Amino acid sequence: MRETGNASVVVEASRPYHHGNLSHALVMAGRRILEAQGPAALSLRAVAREAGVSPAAPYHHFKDKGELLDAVAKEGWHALGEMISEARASTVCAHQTLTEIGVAYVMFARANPALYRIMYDMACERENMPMDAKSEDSAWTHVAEAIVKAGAVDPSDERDMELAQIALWCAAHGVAEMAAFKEFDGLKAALGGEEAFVRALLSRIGVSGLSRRPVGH
Amino acid sequence: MRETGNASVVVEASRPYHHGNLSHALVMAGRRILEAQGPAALSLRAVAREAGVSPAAPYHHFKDKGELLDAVAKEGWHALGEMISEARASTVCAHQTLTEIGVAYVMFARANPALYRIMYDMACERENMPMDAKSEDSAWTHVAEAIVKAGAVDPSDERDMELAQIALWCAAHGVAEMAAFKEFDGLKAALGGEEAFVRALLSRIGVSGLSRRPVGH
DNA sequence: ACACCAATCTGAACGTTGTCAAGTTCATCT
DNA sequence: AGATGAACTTGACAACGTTCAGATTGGTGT
Repeated sequence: MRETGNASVVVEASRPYHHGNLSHALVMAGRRILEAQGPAALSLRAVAREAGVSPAAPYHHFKDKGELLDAVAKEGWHALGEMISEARASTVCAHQTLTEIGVAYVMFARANPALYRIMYDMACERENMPMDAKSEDSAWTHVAEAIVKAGAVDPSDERDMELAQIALWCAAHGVAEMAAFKEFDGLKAALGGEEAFVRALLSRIGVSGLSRRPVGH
Repeated sequence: MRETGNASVVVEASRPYHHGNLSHALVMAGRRILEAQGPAALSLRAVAREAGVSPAAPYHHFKDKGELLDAVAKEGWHALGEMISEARASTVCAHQTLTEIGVAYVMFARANPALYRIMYDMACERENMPMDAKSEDSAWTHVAEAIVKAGAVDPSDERDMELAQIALWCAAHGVAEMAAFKEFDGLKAALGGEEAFVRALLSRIGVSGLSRRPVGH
């Protein structure tokens, strides 16, 4: 029956035969396929194949393909959250904090374009914000703090507060998709590389501009 | 000549029996499906079905599904271009021009979310800019003019010029996707409707902010 | 030790999709 | 008229998402 022999390298503790924790393996397989072969290749069957199970196996862990993608996306938001945490750690003022968070956000999207699309789609379907907005330590919360510290909004005006957060997300998303999908080779080279290009764009819109704008309508 | 009688209702000049000009009919069918049933329903076969032809018929007009989608997207950019022209017509200063173009861009995306995604994807695959950038009367050209008039860049600095244009596109795209796909019902209601929400976001980032920023790096 | 159960995985199937090769129908040119 | 070639249809193929009836397993109670 099951092919005990092979296993080119004993990768993962010899799989527990009912195959360990598939759901996690499937998410990882999905991310691998996304990076290696692009979004068009991300079929349920391909993920199952990559994980070494039958095409029907995933259905014991996810309701349908969409739910698997959501899991992949969630994993992506988690990874992005960590990148942002790192970037934020070394900043000294609110203005810099916003900039570095923005750069980290965009560079992540640039490094994982297909994954970022899935992540954004998931964030749109969900009611609340991405990056575990509820958590005390989430990137979303840190952005809110930095906005207040930068003096960009009146923290007691809840509506204005939310609007500012959304505006920043818009700016980051716009630059992220542009950097991720559109080739501006000439400009990028002229500006001295990918990150310089991203910084130039971000400096022109929201991320830094917001902290200089008046509070009123 | 063609005139072969029938035609339950004489809809479209009595189709020439080999079915008139399919390519155009297919593009329209595609747009109809997109609006009515969303992007998931937009299959080659569904488009052919909607146009009343066999699943293989489109291949005589488009190399593959992607090329059909590109045609739909192109049609979309054309339609958006006209909306922008209208919006621009009634503006009196450069600052207002940029704002109204931005609002038109975003409202179009909000009204046709699935179509807008296809349009953006096409613009990313293409080397040049959307909206017939080359044309003398394209929206892209008008944005460039308005940027210069607003004094946001030194028009002789070609690189800075391009960067400013791209930055504006980033801002518009970011707000467009947010308005198109994400539900912010509470905020929208509080601000007095869809368009007010969009204007509030745009006023916070690029579109108006750019004209007040210094030229230097 | 044994029997059982629920969770997990397989195999085969159904309907749908994108695509292609081969045929069919029609308008036009000579 | 007859032929040519474009526009369309038919029928097929592999791959996809999904379902379902079994097979297989690990854990639990006795």
